[in-house]
This record gives sequence, C-alpha cells and structure tokens, in this order.
Amino acid sequence: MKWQLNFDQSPQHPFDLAKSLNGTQDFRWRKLGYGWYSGVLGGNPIHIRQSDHGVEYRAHSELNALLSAYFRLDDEIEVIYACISSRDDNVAGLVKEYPNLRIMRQSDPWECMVAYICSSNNNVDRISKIIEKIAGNLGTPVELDGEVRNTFPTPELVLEAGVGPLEELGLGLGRHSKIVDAAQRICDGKLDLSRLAQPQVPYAEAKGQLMECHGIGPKVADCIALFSLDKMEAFPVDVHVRRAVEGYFQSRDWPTDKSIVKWAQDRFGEYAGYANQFLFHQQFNAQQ
DNA sequence: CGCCAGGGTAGAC
DNA sequence: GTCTACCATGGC
Repeated sequence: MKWQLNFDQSPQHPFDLAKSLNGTQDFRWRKLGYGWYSGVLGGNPIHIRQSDHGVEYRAHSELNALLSAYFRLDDEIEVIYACISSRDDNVAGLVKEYPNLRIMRQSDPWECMVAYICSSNNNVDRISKIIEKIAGNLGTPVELDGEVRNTFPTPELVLEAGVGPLEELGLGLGRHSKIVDAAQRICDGKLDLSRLAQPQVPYAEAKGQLMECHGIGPKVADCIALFSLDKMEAFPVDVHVRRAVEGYFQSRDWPTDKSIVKWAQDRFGEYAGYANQFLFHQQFNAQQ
C-alpha cells in the first residue's frame, strides 16, 4: 500500500530525503534506485521516496506518526538553524551550503546503541553490514514488495541467544561481548533507555548512564544521546568533527575531546548537536 | 604488503 | 588528569 506524508516546508529549507538519510546516522537505509530507499522502522518494512510536498512511502500500514517523529517534523527547524548560525559564521555558511540537513530521531535507541558500539575503529559500510548481519541472524524476516528485510532483535532476544551467535559473525574488537553486556544491563533494569529518552531526563544523566556500559565512551554515548534519546546538546567528537574544529584553536594547545565538547556546548548552546551535524557533514563530504 | 575506518580500554606515569 | 599500545576485521 502507498501513502503520502506532507511536510510543512519552509521555502528556505525544503526537506531533502537523500541528504537527510545520507547513510551517516542511521545505518539501516538501503538505496534501491529511482530515489527509493528501503528501511525497517519500528519493526515495519518501508520503502520511501522524496515527493513534491514531503515523502511518499510504501508499507503494510499507515506510518505517518512514526515518520513524523523520525524526521523530527516537530522541530522548529528555522529557529534552530537561526540559533546556531547567529553564534558562528562558519556554521552559518554551512547551514546555507547544506540547507536540507537534518538529524533523524531513531525510533529504537537499543538498535542505535548497538550500531554505535560497533562504530569504534570501523567504517560506515562495515557498520551497516554488521547491523544487517545481526538482524539477519537474530531478527524476524519481514517482507515488502518482494524484498525481505529483518527486524532488529530485542535485548531479550540477544541475551537469550548469548554470545555464541554474535561471536560467529566475526564482528571484531570484542564487539559481541559488548553487545551482550549492554543487553544484560537493559534486561536487568540497570539501563532504561525509554526513561533516558524522556525530556525531563537531562543530557548529562543520560550520557553518564550510557557510559557505564562496557564499550561506550564519551563519543559513542553522545551519538546515542543525540540520534535516539533527543538530547540535542550532545556533541559527538570523532576524527571528522575534530578536524572540522581544529582551526578554532591555537596550534600550540591541542584540545582534548572533552574540552572540545565543552567549547561546543558553550558556543552553540542547546542545539550544539545540530551544529555538530553540519561540521561532520562538511568534513565527511570533503574527504570523499 | 600497508593503511585506514564516526573509539574504548587498561596500564603506565 | 594525560599519553600509549592494542584491540579484529575488511576494503582498497
């Protein structure tokens, strides 16, 4: 079945699906051709494509609410862009250069968590392959228009299966045990991701809770907080973002990652994460 | 063969 | 607190 989700677009910042998905935050989108992308959202297989006033999509049921949340249509994007632009000329230029760049609000923080645990010392292409491998082995097959994808397994399923199946996938760097450890913490109730996603839970608390997991340091915690827990002041510092902000510092005093996070949050305020996306996007594209 | 890929940890000082 | 070696794997 086919549906349509219309966006209340502003003329300055029309929505661009290709730029927004771009394969850099949510590792599960697959390019199909003719502008179509295949994904699995909240357990639903979905095919999605840009249309004149938003996106059109094929799915087994109507998913407008899910997609609105995913694309953050509740954000006042003009206010956010104006905010980070007013605080930094460089970022203001990037907002003009990439007028369609947005952050997705991933619907499954657990899947996001696993993906970024797997991101360390790894590249985007292989991270997606790892996530697909895990879904293919422990998830449930779902079909749409002849294409079969797999849902991402719940923490309970991963824990039940144990390290064995994950170890056989050859994820590298002990990722299998880190994933099972995380599943354990969630099933024990030590880590409550849906609670951390609530607006009244502050960024610092969410980050701290995430970092108690083995294999989650400051950078990965910031990615999870920004992309799936709605903490917009999170500022993940990886090699690309570091390169992007190096020019702001004197060459003599090399900043630590921690000092970059503080600097960014002081500079950009509550939407530091959006500024981060622009800086990352520019740097990531420049190297291609 | 070497190098890099959206880092984190443990151990050293 | 900061610095370092090391961690497995695949793509080029």
